[in-house]
Amino acid sequence: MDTYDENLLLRALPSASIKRLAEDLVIINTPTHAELYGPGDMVNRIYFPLDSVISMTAPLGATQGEVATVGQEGMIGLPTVFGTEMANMRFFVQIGGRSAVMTADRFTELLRSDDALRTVMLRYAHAMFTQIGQSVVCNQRHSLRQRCARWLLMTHDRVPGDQFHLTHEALAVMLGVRRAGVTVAAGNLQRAGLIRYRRGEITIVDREGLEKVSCECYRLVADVYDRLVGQTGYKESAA
Amino acid sequence: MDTYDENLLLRALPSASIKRLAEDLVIINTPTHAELYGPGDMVNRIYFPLDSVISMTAPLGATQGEVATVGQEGMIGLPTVFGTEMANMRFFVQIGGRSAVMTADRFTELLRSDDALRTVMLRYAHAMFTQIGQSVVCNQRHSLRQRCARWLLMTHDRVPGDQFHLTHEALAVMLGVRRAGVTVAAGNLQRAGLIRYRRGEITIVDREGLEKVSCECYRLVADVYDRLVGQTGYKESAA
DNA sequence: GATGTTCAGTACCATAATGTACCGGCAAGC
DNA sequence: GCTTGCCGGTACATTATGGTACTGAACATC
Repeated sequence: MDTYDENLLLRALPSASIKRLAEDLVIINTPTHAELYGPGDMVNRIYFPLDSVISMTAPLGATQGEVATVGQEGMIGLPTVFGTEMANMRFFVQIGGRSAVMTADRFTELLRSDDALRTVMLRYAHAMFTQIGQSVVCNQRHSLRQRCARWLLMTHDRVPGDQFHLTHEALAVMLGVRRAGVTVAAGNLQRAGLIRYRRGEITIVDREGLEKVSCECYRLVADVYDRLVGQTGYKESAA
Repeated sequence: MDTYDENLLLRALPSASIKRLAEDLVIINTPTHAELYGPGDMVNRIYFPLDSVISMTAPLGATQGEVATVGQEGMIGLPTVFGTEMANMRFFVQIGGRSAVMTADRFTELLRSDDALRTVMLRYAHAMFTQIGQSVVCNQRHSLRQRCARWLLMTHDRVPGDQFHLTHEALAVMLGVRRAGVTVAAGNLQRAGLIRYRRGEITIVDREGLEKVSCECYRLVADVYDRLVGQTGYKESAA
């Protein structure tokens, strides 16, 4: 069962629940750029990222704008938790990796019968809610430099190790700014010795320093996740 | 029972559910600027606005930034729906009016026993989710003029009549910009014959024109509410 | 080893919004 | 009727970011 422990939501479940889920969960590889579903699509699968990072974007004319990132701390498939079938947003793989997957139909059945599962998922919904809410004001008032630092921190939290693949171009799309703008902001962080960039590979060098130049939104949201997902009360007597 | 029909969520409930709720609901006056709860506060009451408008804001240093507005199409108390007790955001009355209120404890009991109530509330959560997600990208990419128009349209949808009380100052706080900026944007809309302003009293003159200068976000979110809240399938044989 | 592509770095001007300040009109209270 | 405070209108210099475009380095392919 330990395989699923990488995902914080699954880890928060009591062993009886995770045992039931495990019968239907399959671990698959979710490759970079794969689309899970888009607006209007039926949410037919539930994904629990293990070491992959998923971006959720909202339509914006012909383009997209990032609303939130999801990784090992969460899941993709909230519409199913809400009892609806259709996605209003687009979900795609930002950084490839493994995810535990099951069908939405089966998940719906389990939600109905498993109180603990429902509780954990709804607490997660509240955390996600807070994350997105904070992003509304963050995008509006914080500088590119601050938001850039925040995004890198959030992604760092969701991948194993200190290095991951991400071009300036991709980061620009996520932050909703020009590629050239990211080059300036990231170059700034690099000269300050906080990160290192090399042809699409970014390395987090000084995490604490990064947190200092990031806006308060990072810590605020991280703390909410700790409270709502990390301490669900369902995790059994861990050290 | 018809008193509660002003609120779309309550209206969407089957008569058995609304009858049970009605035993605990009380209609109160929620005066402008009253705070319902703030971050860290316990969510002890559930509010269904009838003709009032509530603002939900996230902390931003010493100040606040608006995340969403809630009116007759929704409710205040999603943390309770999510099974959590503490609010992560601040909720206060933007435009005073009446609201139907009940205790969170009683609401929790009803949620447990009433499937239809739970269904409607979760569908609402999804709609709210979409609204906030759209605002994330809206705040980032759309001009002050567009967002100003969007905000006025959303508020117009939530109040009776074409006129409501709102100073430039308050609107500036909501949009997260300077008061002077709102004066320019609103003056612009006024000269275009779309609205009329007079010492804190705003009148919507040309709703359709306003929708034209607003960003797509307005219609997109309005349609999601129609789909998720307006057509819950629980509304009985209305015309 | 030659070639094409991807990616980061940089520069330029245009523009939306900021910070700050001042002014004048309307309204309420004494 | 006068004062005081609130509210909207306007101005001006400053800054962050957008739009666009060009460059050279690193890498992949053949």
